[in-house]
Formats: sequence, structure tokens, C-alpha cells
Amino acid sequence: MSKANTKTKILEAAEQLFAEQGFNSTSLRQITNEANVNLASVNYHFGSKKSLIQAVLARYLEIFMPILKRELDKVAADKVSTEAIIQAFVPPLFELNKLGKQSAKHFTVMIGRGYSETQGHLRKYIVNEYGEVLTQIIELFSQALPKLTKQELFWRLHFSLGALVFVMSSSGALEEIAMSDFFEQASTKTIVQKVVPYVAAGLTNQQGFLPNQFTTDQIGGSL
Amino acid sequence: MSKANTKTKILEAAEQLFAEQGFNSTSLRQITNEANVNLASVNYHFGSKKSLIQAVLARYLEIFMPILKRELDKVAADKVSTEAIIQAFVPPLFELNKLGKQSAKHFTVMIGRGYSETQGHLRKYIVNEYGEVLTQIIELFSQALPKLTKQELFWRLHFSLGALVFVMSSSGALEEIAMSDFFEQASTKTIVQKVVPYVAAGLTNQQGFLPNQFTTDQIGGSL
DNA sequence: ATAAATTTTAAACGGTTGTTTGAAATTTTG
DNA sequence: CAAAATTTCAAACAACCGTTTAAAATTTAT
Repeated sequence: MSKANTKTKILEAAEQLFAEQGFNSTSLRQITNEANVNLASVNYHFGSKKSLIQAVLARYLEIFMPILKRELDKVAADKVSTEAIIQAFVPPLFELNKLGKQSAKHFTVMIGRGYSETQGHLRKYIVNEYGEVLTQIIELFSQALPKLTKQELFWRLHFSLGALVFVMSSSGALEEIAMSDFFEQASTKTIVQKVVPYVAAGLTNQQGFLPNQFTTDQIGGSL
Repeated sequence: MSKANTKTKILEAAEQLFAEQGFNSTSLRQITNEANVNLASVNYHFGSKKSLIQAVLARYLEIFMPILKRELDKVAADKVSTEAIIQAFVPPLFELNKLGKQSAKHFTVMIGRGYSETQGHLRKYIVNEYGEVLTQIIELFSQALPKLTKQELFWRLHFSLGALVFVMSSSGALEEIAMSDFFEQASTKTIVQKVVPYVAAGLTNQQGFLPNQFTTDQIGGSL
């Protein structure tokens, strides 16, 4: 974070602060102080804070998406299984750590923040730029899980994304709470290792959409 | 939201805005405008914004926690199973909708925001006030899933919380994105119905901690 | 009804936000 | 080397933030 040019120094400082504190809670003054550059240089190089947010994410996606596509193509050519599709996300994710020590985690957290903070422009950017890959993901999972409706698959994929993103975003908090007496340091690798079998089980579960268990009555009855 | 007293009007407006926008991104002026009360009345009735955040959450927890405890006691007295423990959370959650049409969702979202926004005071408050119930939850799950270590259980419980919270927080976003052509309106009831079998599968999964699948090598190899 | 306590109100406080400006410094080009 | 284009910089902008103040309005108690 030293002899790089101004634009890169801003991107690197913004990456860390956006992931740690969120987009809205991070000020341009925090970023420029951390990056040791002048405040006005953000607007000079990126135009606005909103454009900076987009640029930080674009920097990840340009690395992540091509590798993901390559891995997905490999899965499609070989044998399509839920586990194989999930594993296809691992290499592109860890490739991001070449940008910075924690970039894989920062990327995951920022994707999550793009959902929960109202950053509609981010979603539009991703869909416009990488809609094809997103479609391919759905296609492959549909193929691996032919018994699931598109709606059911949609739900489960977002539960899976949530499981990963939530723990990545709160790894700081999780270390503080009472239960964490039994909680070793949460490296990105550890989290991924733990979440893969968890989401695989949730995605492939055969009992969820059968009407004989967890019926509407049971849940509706507690209203 | 009309003839209630000032304190309640503030709590109701804050509930909605905190859930929609987060704690940091919601200003006291937004809250008091929405509630049609004077700006200074927040500090008069609650002392500070931080105390208001705590008061909004306390209003939920005072309803949620006793009912949860009652349900957990029922499970403990009868037959302890993962599914039964999960179902124990449903009645207290939907009881919150007596406070407001969307309060169950707002509560869930705010619990999530308490993790990802750095609101350490919230976690301390919850642990201090309801630590016993939290301990009981862990105890029951340990009983239902005796093969899991405490660490493994801890991970899976937070993945489960994440799956629920993420989808609740982003239900607005999820309706916008491309995949959502196949996406009906996401009521709180629908989300809970969908998430219960998902997390049940993830929690009870027997393959996750076995070393013959998804090994460290597979994941570490992609670093 | 009068006094006391509580609540509401408009205004202002110092501090921070994203953005703009125009001059100074630097780098690139001819 | 000089001219031109690019980048950096300190300073200021209006808008917004949480909080405080003290007077006005209202409710409660005597």
C-alpha cells in the first residue's frame, strides 16, 4: 500500500474500509487518509463515491468472473453435480487474494452489502456485465437438481449465499460473543471449508418441498 | 401510526427505518419526520440515538424471548430433535407481528444488522439480558446433534442465522434482479417456510465433518 | 384555579458529509 | 527546453448529522 499510484491506493484503502464498515458508513476522508492521498483525488479519478464503489467491485469481478466461467465450463463438460458446481466457486474466490491478503473475504462481504445496503446500481452493473454467467449458474444447478422448481432453487441459492456472506461479514462480531469460547480464529479458508458441506446439504435436501413435513399449517398456525 | 404517544410513534418509525436502511444510515430527522414528532423528542425520551436503537430491539425481545423460552422448555420436556428446536422459533417470531404488520421481518433484519454493523452494545445487551436462553439453545442443539463438536455446531448455527437474515434483509433486492422472473412476492411466512427445511438439512448433515469429502487439500489446493 | 411537573417546540451548536474550485506542482508531449 | 496536458493540493461549499438549550405549551397534582 505504498509506491502504487493514487488510483490504486484509493482502491485498496476503499476495499478494506467498505468491507469492514459498509459503503454508507465509510467516508471519503477515511479512505483518503488511509491511502495517504488528497481528498479531492477521489472525485478527480472516479467522479463520485458511487462510481468508486462500483470501481472497487469491478476490480474483483474482472478477476473472479472469468475464472468462475472457466470452472463452470469444466463442470458442464465433465459430470454436473451440486458438489462440483459449489467447488467451482472456490478457485476464483481465492484467486482474489492476489490483490490483497484479505481480498477474498472483502469481496464476499461487499457482495452481501450490495444486497442489504440499497445499492441498486451495483446489482444492475453486475447483471448487465455478467448476466450470462449468472444464467449459467442457474442452468447447471437446475441440471444437477432436476427435482427442484426454479423458485425453490432460487430460494436455496440465496440461503446459501446468505450463509456464507453473513458469517464472513460478522466474523469480527462472532469472535466477541459469549458462545465463542469454543471459537478458533476464522480464516477465510476455514469459513469456506465449513460452509461448502453445509450449503451442499441444504441445496440437495429432498425433504424441503415435500408436503408431508413442515407444512403450511404448522407454520401458519402460529400466526 | 397516528394517535399513539410520542414515544411509541418514534419506536414504530425507527423500527421500520432501521430495518430498511440500517442503523447508521437512518438519521434522527428521518425518524422524527416519519413519526410526525419534534426532532428533540428523541433525545428527550431516549437520551441518545444509541439508546433508541437498544429500545427498539428491547421492545421486540421482551415479547420474543419469553415465548421462545416457553417453546424451548416444551421441546426439552418432550422429545428433543433438531426439527423441533427450529420450529420453536416460529411462534415467538410471528407473535411480533402484533406490534406491526412487518415486525417479524424487521426484528430478524435488525438482529442481522446488529452483527454486520458494528453495534457491540447491542450484542452485550442481548447476552446480558438473555444469555440463559442462548445457552439453552446451544444445549438443546448439542443434545439433538451429539455427533457435532461445539465448534461445528457454532458454525452451522450461524450459517443458519445467515441464511434467514440475508434473505429477509434483501427481499427487496431479490425482487429486482434478473433471476427473479420466477419469484413470487416474498412474505415473511413464505421465507420462514422455505428456510426451515433448508437449515434443518444443513444442521443435521452427516457428511460435513467427515474427512473423506471436501478435504482441506481440495480447498487449500486452489490457493 | 393555581402551582408544579412534564412534554413539546424552534433554534442553534459544533462537527462531518460529498463535491467543487482554482491555483500549484508534476508529468508528458512536441 | 518549452509548451501542454495531467495530476495534486488546500480551501471552501452547502447540506446534513446528533445533541443541547431555553422558552412555550401542556398535563398533572394540590
